[in-house]
Amino acid sequence: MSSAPSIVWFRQDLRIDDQPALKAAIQRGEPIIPVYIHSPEDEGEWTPGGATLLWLHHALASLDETLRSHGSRLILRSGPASRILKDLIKETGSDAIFWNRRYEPRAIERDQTLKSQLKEDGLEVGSFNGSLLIEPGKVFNKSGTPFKVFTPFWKHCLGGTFPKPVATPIKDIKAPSSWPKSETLDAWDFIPSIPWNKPIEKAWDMTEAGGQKRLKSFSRNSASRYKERRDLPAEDGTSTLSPYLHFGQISPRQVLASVRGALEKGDEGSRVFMSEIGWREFGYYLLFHFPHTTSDPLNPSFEDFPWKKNETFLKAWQKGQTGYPLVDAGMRQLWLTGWMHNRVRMVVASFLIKHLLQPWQDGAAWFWDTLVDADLASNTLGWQWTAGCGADAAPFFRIFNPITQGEKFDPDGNYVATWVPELKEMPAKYIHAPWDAPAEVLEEAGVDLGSNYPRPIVDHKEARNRALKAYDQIKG
DNA sequence: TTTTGAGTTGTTCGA
DNA sequence: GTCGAACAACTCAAA
Repeated sequence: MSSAPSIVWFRQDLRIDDQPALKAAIQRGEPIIPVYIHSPEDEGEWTPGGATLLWLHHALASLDETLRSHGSRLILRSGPASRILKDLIKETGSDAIFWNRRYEPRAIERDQTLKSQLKEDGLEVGSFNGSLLIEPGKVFNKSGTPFKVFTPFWKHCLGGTFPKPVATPIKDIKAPSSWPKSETLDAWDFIPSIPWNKPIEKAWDMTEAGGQKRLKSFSRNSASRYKERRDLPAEDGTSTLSPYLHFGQISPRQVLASVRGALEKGDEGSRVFMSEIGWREFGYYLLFHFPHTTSDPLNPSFEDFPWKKNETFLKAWQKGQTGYPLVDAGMRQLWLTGWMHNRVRMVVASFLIKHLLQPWQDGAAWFWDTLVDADLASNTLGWQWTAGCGADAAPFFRIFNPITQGEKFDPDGNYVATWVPELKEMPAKYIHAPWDAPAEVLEEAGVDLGSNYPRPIVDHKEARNRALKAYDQIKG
């Protein structure tokens, strides 16, 4: 009888509930060594950004604490995962390893190689689906090719069955007789030296329990009104579950389970919300089938799009200094909190791409570095959708009007007033287009355009025409 | 193979 | 200010 320990390799599944890899290890009955490996070198150009590292710090600290409350703990190591794991196996004499799958191109490649090597070395290796409702490799349209349009994809998925959460008998987790060495979170230095983390830490409870709490309150109080409220950035109408989903502190199976009752009663808000979960699935699905889309457009004709690279424009956008209040509000919310409301994400992305003619890849890179929910699949899909070069149903070049979007979805101007304090005294009527306000209104509000708030860096109408012309160049 | 219907989130214009 | 129609006009998915 073996008493060699099992390794549970945590990655983007930083939770103990609905944790198939942990469950498998517990069921095996041997002592368990939970490990997290920080291996940015394995991620290619998509090394974790600052906001991601900050969240990761807290997520790992909290997972360690949870494990400790069950007599276990989390071992931290850094370096290339294959070397670290082989070292750890040697040190501990482990003969089994379990993990939940990741679905990004590089991670798939690495995990496959690793799996066959470990098996060759005689280890028992188990990998599980802990982060998706559907396996990307199993869904195709009737011609046997991958779906490229969301609606038929999701309809197809809804026609099948979705998995339910698995119970993880965490109380039965066994500690090894001695623990291998662990690095420390403090030494990893994920907390920035310039304290921009404070407001982010205040805004979020970055623990598994925090995610569960949010899921519960959302499904109880907000899901039914999701359809109406999700587009209003000044309200708390979205789920804000994205970072928890990204780090696997909650799973989509748990999300589905929490709204299942409402769905069965035909609740429209919950149905629309689930289709957003469907978009997350679709993002992973597309990334699986079209791995090059992290950096290249899915629609190859966009390779020739006449971008006009301009560092000044990019900087103004990043800093929230474009002179378009809704755009600036969104970019500043992102910078200060690590998160931006979904409606505003579309507006700022469209603005960067279409009004400023900057490559969508530059926007994707900025989001990657600043978002606490930065997720390769969702980020890629979102930016390509906005650029119009990805899986996209629109047969035309969609250009959001930042002024009308503001008037429509932030009619009282509360969102802008919150994040662009220079404009907080502006009457709602003019807050989305302060340059249209009469001089006395500006003065009354303490706004001096070009001085304490920028004039628009491009004219909307001109920028729109310029973008349409650029689009004409790649057609046909 | 060809055809048909339809596609997350819009914008502008003119009555 | 508001509302409906026109515009955009390509590609996917399924019959």
